[in-house]
Amino acid sequence: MGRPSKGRQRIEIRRIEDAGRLEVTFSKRKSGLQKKASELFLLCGSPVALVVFSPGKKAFALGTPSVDDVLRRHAPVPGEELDAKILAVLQDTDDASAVADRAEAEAIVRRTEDTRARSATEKARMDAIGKSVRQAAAKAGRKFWWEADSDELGEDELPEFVKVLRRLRVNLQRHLDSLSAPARQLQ
Amino acid sequence: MGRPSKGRQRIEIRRIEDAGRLEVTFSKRKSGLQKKASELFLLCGSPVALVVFSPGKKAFALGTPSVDDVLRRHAPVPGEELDAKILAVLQDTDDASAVADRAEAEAIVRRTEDTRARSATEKARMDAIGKSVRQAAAKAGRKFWWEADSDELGEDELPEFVKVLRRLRVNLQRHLDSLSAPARQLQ
DNA sequence: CAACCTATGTTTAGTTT
DNA sequence: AAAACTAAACATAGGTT
Repeated sequence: MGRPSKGRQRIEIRRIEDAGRLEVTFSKRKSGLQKKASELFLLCGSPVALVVFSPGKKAFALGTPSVDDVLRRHAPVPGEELDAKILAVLQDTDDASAVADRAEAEAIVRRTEDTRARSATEKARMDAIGKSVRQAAAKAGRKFWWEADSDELGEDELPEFVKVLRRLRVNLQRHLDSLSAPARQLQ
Repeated sequence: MGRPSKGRQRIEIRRIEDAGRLEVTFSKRKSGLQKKASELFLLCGSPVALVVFSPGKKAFALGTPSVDDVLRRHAPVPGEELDAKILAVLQDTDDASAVADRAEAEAIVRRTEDTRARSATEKARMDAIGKSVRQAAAKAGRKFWWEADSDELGEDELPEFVKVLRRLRVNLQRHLDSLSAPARQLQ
């Protein structure tokens, strides 16, 4: 009899036709990507956000560090992004019939800016996002959401994930640097 | 004399303290991550969006496939997402003072839904996003935006990247599958 | 400082349980 | 169908140019 296995075989990096083999490969390599991303964060303190669409069309939101962990330490910052986003969306039109609506919406945004409501609104929004993230993480019983690997997270939440990461980036680095005990970073 | 090199050494996966070593490691491993992401796409047809924040606080937008390439083949789909997002944002508040504004905004959204403006608006928005992506890609002289590795892309555009990827996902898979010549996928 | 080098640690293709 | 296994392919730490 020959060797017990031929071991790893070289393959060409092009579309795998066989569905079964593709799924196995996807699963293995997605795991590998997760691990690499987590190592990059742990080694270099570099937050990583990662979104993969599987062959089965499902979305996987991966990334480090744990959003759950981050949300416990950082109070959400009252943001301009929310309003800016609405404005940007509305300004992207050149369709005449939308102009009136645009002006109306801008007025809303401006009025909202003048109240303290924005801060409260923002906090509520962050809480809502944090809640869904925590639920997914808890369900998976993990500390990192890249481990949660969440089918739990609807596609609607993917862009929110990125926004969370973006918003927290600056403070995150500062806080990580201020953690004098390196071991803390693992938890 | 001893060996010419000790070869790869095992390291613990925890924060690298030495700044120089950290930078080298970050650079090497970010490249590795890019390569893995691109291979996952080429092997499995799985679009990957990847955002990394470097130790130097810069943002890198990586991912496959080329948004530039994708935008050339796919007409933007008139979307529900845009309105849904606005609604979701506005509904996330429990602040009483914002309720009137919310109702007003919802009315705007509903009215807009009744016109054909939405489609035109959406196209304009996609064009705007596509333009900035193309500019970054052209400047880098590459076909893949994960190769462009773009400092060129402002932080404001990162969430847009993810939205683009999301929106194009369904059509992308269909188009990739319809490309009978495997070699095409590389270009 | 980036590119290259070597040797070894790590990932994974194919197989088996 | 998921997990374990094997060995070859691949990635990369530390060093050199």
